[in-house]
Amino acid sequence: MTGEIISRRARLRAETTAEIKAIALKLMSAGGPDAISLRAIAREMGMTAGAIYSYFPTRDDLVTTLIGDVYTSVVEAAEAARDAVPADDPGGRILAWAEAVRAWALAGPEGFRLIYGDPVPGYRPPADGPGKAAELRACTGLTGLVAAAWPAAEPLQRTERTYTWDDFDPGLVAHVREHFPGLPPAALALTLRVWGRMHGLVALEIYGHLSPLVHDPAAVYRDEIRDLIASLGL
Amino acid sequence: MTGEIISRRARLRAETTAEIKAIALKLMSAGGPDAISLRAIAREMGMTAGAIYSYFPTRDDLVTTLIGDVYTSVVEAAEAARDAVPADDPGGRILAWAEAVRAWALAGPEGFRLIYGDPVPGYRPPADGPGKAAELRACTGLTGLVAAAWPAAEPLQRTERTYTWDDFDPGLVAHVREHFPGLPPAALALTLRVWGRMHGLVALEIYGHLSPLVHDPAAVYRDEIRDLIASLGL
DNA sequence: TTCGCACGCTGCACACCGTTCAGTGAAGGT
DNA sequence: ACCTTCACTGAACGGTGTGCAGCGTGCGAA
Repeated sequence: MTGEIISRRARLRAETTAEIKAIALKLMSAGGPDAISLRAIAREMGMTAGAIYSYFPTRDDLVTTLIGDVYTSVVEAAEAARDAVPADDPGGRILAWAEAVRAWALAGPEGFRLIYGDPVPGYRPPADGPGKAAELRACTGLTGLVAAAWPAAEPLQRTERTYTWDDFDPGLVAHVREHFPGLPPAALALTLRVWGRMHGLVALEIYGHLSPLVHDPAAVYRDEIRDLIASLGL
Repeated sequence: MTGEIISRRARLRAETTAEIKAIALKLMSAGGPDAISLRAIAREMGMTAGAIYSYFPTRDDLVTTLIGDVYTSVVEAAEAARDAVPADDPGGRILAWAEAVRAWALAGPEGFRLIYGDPVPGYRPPADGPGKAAELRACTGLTGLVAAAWPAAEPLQRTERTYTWDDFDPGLVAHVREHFPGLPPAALALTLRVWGRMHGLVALEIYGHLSPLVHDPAAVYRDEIRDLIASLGL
């Protein structure tokens, strides 16, 4: 009698997979992304290192899975912070998103390094997979913020280059055109710029370049985001 | 007779040190920052790994030295690009600086990762040293760009927080007040924001987050820098 | 010129790491 | 009851950074 209930084997397998990921995250938060060693995980679980290869074909695949999980969690946190601000305050929603991402990054720099840095020596993110999906979701969230500001922001855009949908990733374009019909390609370019602007100071701070120079990076960041909001005409 | 000429020992030592650094840079450009292994360097030089400990107390010290060298070289490249634009075109000088940094980063992403990312598992940049010196020089260069724009930019700044010199690193403050007397602390905060703004999109691109989404990151970056210049009132 | 010593270097050791693979034993389905 | 599947072990291979005893050469001083 199979099919109805999940087989015992499959359930145990799922539990073990979850335990591996949980321990990997614990080790990462304790010692940084490079503390994710198969041997350390196995040691913690009372297994040998080779056993993990029944669950992940290689360490990089484990890392890829972790990136997907972590990325999804931060996007959900940002979305929640955004939704806590009324929709008729697009500037406030942008600020909420930005502050949520920075707060998350500072609370656990390892996660930020995992997603936006070199998580592990020699690791290269795969073109697709859970990480890419989460990134698309993040972009969609940012596009929503830009879309709300677009009526005010459009007249202020004086780009020398005219963008077309062909300039962007088809998957992203499909997402955007479905969720925000009527939004022009130029707004997508603006979205990427907004992303970069939110990212820059946080990246510098997480990697230790900002804190030695200024005592209150939060204030600088807030000023920057306020300037960003103003530059959108809000 | 010592003192006049450098002793033979010291000269050989300097040559070997230079060779270690040169090979480390070569390996890095070939296989990324994590290819900087003492064993690989020694192999390339026909030595054993332990020998390098006569020149650098640990691998992290070698990396620190490399960071200093690479950081200095990119700052000099940016300064040269800036100086190729007449001083009465502050916006052009900002654009030149930004484009030079981006071009350098794309030409050798390993250098960018070395300075602004996790160069090596577990590496943490020391509080002082050649890297910090180069970073101060970079900040001074950026401050010069902001200082030139300050007359136009100051009226556009509406920060809610008022900055004082105490908010910043004393060394940086000393540098700035010596080179740009009369510049207020708020301009220093603006400098850091400009830094972050130049950094964000490049960091995303180098770590592979931007290129899959847009075919012409250069155009997006240029638009962003032009918007930055406009936000300074130029 | 000769002697002594400093120092660059070797070779080995240790403790880690990711990855592979033959073998084992228990659980599953038939 | 049988047989297959599969998670797991334990050993191995090649890689890494890092210490340390010892050796020989060449420098500098007597």
